[in-house]
Amino acid sequence: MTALPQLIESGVRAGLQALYGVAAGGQEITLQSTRKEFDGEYTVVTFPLTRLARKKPEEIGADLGEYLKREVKEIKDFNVIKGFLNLVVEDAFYIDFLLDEAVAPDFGRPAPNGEKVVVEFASPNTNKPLHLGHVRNILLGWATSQLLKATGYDVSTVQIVNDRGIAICKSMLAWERFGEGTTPAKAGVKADHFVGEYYVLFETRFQEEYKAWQHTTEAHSIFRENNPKDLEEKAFWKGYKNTYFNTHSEFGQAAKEMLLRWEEGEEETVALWNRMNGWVYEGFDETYRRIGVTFDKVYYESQTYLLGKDMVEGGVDKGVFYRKEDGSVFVDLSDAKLDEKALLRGDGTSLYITQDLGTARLRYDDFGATRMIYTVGDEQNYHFQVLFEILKRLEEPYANGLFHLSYGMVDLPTGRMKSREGTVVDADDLMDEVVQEAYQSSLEREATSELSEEDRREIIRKIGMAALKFQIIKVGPQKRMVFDPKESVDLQGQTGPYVQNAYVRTRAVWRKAGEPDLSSARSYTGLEPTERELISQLYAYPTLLRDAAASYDPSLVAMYSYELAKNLHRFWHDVSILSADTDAARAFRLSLCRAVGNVLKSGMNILGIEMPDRM
RNA sequence: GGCUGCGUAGCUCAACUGGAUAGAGCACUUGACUACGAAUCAAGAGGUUUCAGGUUCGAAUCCUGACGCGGUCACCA
Repeated sequence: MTALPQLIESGVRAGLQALYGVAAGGQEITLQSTRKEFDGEYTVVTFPLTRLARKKPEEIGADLGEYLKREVKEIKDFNVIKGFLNLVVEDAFYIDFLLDEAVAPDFGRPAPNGEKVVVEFASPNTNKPLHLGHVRNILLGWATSQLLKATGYDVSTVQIVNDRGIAICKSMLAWERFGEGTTPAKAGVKADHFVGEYYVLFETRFQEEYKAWQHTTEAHSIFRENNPKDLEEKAFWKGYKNTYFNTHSEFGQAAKEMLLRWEEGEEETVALWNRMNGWVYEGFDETYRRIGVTFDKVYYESQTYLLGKDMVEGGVDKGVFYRKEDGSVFVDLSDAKLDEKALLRGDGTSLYITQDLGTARLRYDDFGATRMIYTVGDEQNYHFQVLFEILKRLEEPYANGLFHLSYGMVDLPTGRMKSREGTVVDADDLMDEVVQEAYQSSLEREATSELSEEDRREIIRKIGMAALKFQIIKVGPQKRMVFDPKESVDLQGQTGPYVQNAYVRTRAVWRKAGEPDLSSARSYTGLEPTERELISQLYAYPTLLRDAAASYDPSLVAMYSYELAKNLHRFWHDVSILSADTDAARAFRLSLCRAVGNVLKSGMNILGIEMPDRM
């Protein structure tokens, strides 16, 4: 079956030829879906055709409308408003489509295309628990991976954990000094939070040390002699913090020494490092489980940070990079407006970007993926432009399939999250809150009261998580967004539970219907407006998935699911299903409920949102 | 300052990539449950799309400039 848009487009082209004897290029024919306030499903804009046909837009619309109605059997009727030709699809076409295609459980999912994709997301540091920013990253990355999977790709999910560096040493040091051998289990604290507490403790003690030091005579003279901008004392010390950490601080000294011992592989330090990171992973795994995401492979920077050097050397040999006198290696990207960038230090050690070069190739070797998606915040836009440009110049086989899935920061109503001000919203707390909110809300309802406590809890969990996930994922990735955790998450209106509720309705009517005879569905005539709307939306689902995948934008799936749910609710309100006037209407509407339910479940599943059968 | 992204209803977000009278939700006002589930539906009010020019049949969208808010400009990660 040829798709409607193509059918109409070729019809328009044939019509222009037959009516005016002109040939249209691809540019002149613009087809869009008809706006709600007009009759029809598809609209041809006739303004661009005036130049070809040398007639008024209205006349072209009328001519083409007549032609299409006569020549294209899928077109039932038309109307012309100014330069817009609205086309109405034949009922029988839609009914056949519903019964032959849309009701299938796998509707909208193309066959596997064999192309391999790696999607990276989450990628946390190991010194602190996951927060709201990670939640957006994880939801976005996961949804994108599922979206690609749904459109036929062979997808693997990965994360790269930053398990090394000075940050984790701070937690280690604080635990060693103040922990008195306690463990997450003994303290009764979730393991990643436990480690995070020691990171905070380090910062607190360090600040105390810093404050005290500021009153020494040494500090006074530094303030006098190193303050060319004549800053206030407070501002000066704020800017001096890093220097203090590196030159005067006993805590800073100890942490740096610990990092050094770790790099040398000193046994005791490595053991402590393993132990604390192990706690963090234990906690992270629990959080990932709750969010509902899995990884096919986890990379650790401690194992990858030396990668990429050979690629740099290869690039030097190729003449893509150049070595300076001191031994450092640079790449000149100024012709791509990206300036010069260092790839190796003078002492031959690697940099952040060097490592990323290496891990890109490592992933290619591991998965054979020709596409790689990096879910990383937009503050790293420049970094990824540089990285991708370099990989292209190295002529890596996957270089044209790289995409930085860049997303904006999550702000609070009060502004951005600041760990110093304690406004960071913790991921686990957030999930607790939304589920609690859903629980409160369910107490006011009867629908699940006959279920067991366990089943109710499970439903409530799904509702709360749906609210949270939908709220975040419905916003386009690029956009910086505001999230208000105090109002927790809405359960009404444009929300996850709203979509779930539509699905629940389609299930409820089927539960009540038993095992109905659907054979008369095809003889149904006279589609109601809400029914047309639903079917034309179902018809657009495969295209929607393809477009969303092509632009790596799961928010399109969220918006689509919401619109579909909205029309289901309206349909539900406007027509009777089980007590319809005719058997045909009843059978048809049950089929429609089934198809809509399937698509809602399919779409929300892509977003990582589970659908309860009742709520 | 250079580069770069953004600016749409009181608030949170859309607008099929240049198309019709800029749409939803929240909040506010009003109506609909003895009917397949009211976590729902229907209606009202809310806009000079930051501003000023330009391009054309047609601009929130493209171009120029101004204003405002981010991000980024390490031999850090």
